[in-house]
Amino acid sequence: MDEETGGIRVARVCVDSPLPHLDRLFDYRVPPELAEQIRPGCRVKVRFAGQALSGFVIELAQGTDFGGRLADVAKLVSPEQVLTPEILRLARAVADRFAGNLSDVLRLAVPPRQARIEAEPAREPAPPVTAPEGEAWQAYERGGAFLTSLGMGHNPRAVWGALPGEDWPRRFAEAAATTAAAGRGVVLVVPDQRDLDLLDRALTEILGPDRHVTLSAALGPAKRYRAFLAVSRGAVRIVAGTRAAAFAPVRDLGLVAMWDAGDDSHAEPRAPYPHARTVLLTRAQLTETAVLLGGFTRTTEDQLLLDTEWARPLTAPRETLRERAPHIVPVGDDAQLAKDPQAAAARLPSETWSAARAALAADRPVLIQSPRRGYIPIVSCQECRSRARCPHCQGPLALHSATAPPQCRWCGKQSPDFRCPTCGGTRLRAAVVGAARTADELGRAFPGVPVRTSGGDRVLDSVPGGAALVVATPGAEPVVEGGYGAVLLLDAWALLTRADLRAGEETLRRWMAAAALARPARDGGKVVVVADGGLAVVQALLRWDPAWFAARELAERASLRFPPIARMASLTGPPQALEDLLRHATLPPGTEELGPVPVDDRTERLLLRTPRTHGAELAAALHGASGVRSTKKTADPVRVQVDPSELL
DNA sequence: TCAATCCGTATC
DNA sequence: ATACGGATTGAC
Repeated sequence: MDEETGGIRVARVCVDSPLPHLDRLFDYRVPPELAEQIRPGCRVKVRFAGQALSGFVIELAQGTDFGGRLADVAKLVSPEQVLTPEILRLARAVADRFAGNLSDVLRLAVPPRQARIEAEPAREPAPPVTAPEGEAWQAYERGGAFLTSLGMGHNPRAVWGALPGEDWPRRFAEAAATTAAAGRGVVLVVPDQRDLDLLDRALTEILGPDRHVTLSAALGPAKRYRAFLAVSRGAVRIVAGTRAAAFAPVRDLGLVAMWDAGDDSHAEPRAPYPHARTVLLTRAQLTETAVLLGGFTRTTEDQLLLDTEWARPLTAPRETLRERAPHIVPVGDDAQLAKDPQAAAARLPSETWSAARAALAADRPVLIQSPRRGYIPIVSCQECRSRARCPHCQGPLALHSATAPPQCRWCGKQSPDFRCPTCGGTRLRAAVVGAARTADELGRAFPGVPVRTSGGDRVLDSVPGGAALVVATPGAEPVVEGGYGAVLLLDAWALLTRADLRAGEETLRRWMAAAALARPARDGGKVVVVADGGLAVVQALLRWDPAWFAARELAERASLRFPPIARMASLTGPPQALEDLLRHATLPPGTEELGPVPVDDRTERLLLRTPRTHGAELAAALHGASGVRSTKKTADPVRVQVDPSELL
């Protein structure tokens, strides 16, 4: 009967394939036995090119434009509508923006199904949320107005520069609660599990129990899918999570927020490499929501949003800052060390010792930020200073303790009898001092004071308030009730000499994140940064002025024509493949080619640059050309990354 | 002239 | 991965 009334029942399916030329919908006949249950957004299995593939039903229709014979939908995996229209639109926009496939983005957006979890009884709808006290937001200019606006269901957009010592998880929870009390949903994205745990705790305190879920890969597949279902079924409308949570299908979304957008963890490492920040901002545009981008520092991208007046700044007045900020002093390293033999021996200028001593005397913990992990991660020959290498594989030698023989970081073999191949020397010296060695030295200098280390695979979330030495690598600094008495920022050069466009921005981000954990100056809080006080990044730290630094960075990016002022794409692959891809691509007029530069002996990397206004065309051209190439199975693949966060 | 085979290409 | 169509080849 369907045949007479305009065609058969058809499901239009996005098939799960990474091939760019298959980035379109395919029609399948809906067999009568599935017709009752199949819905847009359901997962299905279909026979595609001879194999069973999974896919999402994008829409149901009567009839097809396809000339050939339709295959049946092989199986309805589940009647659960896990892909909502809003997330479909978002995923399509993200795919277009990053020159990728819809199916690749859907794989990031919708977590893998867990049949057992679907069968569980549905979660009770979350109890209503009452608007919280938002007093603390008054410390920021327009902060109170921002919260009021959220409470009225409007869509304010803000870049928030958090004060040192700020309890940002609580402020985020207040913004979430205010939005929820107005009847709208919330998505909060943080860089890692540690921050998520902090935010989770604050949300429970502010909202009450059962009002929100956390969503992160660290939960494991079952818990993650359970939380996802609670959201997609509409039982919960407040989500806090790591980068994939930017796609959480929250109903009636009213606010998207991100903490510390400068953290690399927000960049998705799988194709098409979307940045969670871009996902959230795209979503805010498509769905019309409020936006809150918060951090102790301001990213260059944030600065552009402010300059174009897309968002407004939430910044504290100078007098509030003076009340809350620690006393921050720079200590030039080399010259000082030369004058101070005792300090030179331990590699720490005397100011750092006195700051630590004062804090410990007041029974307060001292945070030492040291950017290199390990004990002595790099050693060199004492005589000729050449890097000490493994005699077996030429890998770099490192020391893991004061007593253990040097060990290769590549093959793990020990070299108890080091002999320099250049000069024959047998003695080693530390080329780079790691956090573990620093902890060792400080522990000896302050006997009886506990030394705690945080970094690598042993990260501490928090430490108790009493006298202690806390040695942490950047990003692993434990929080402490009341704040640290002193914060020592060591080895600035290791951060600043990164051959990275974002080295300055990244250094300031890491310093401020650590310095923000210190007590206010009037409460004795002191930060010592071992770096040349003349550097702009050090100036920005001393004055606690991330806005000034972000404006400088943006101006520099503009003069270099780098993102976010220009749109760039990085192409990585064998040289012929890169040429081939460019031959098939109609790039927007005025697109520049930079490079290529060799990556390894088979691979080169080429950068393309185009004005930001032509970004969409650049992505479309690259996706199109990748599609033309991928139809030929002989073609070597080229990795396409739009605005990759690690540029050179 | 036709069938067997090869190759490239689309994949519902 | 596999199935199909068009081109190519070789036998009659």
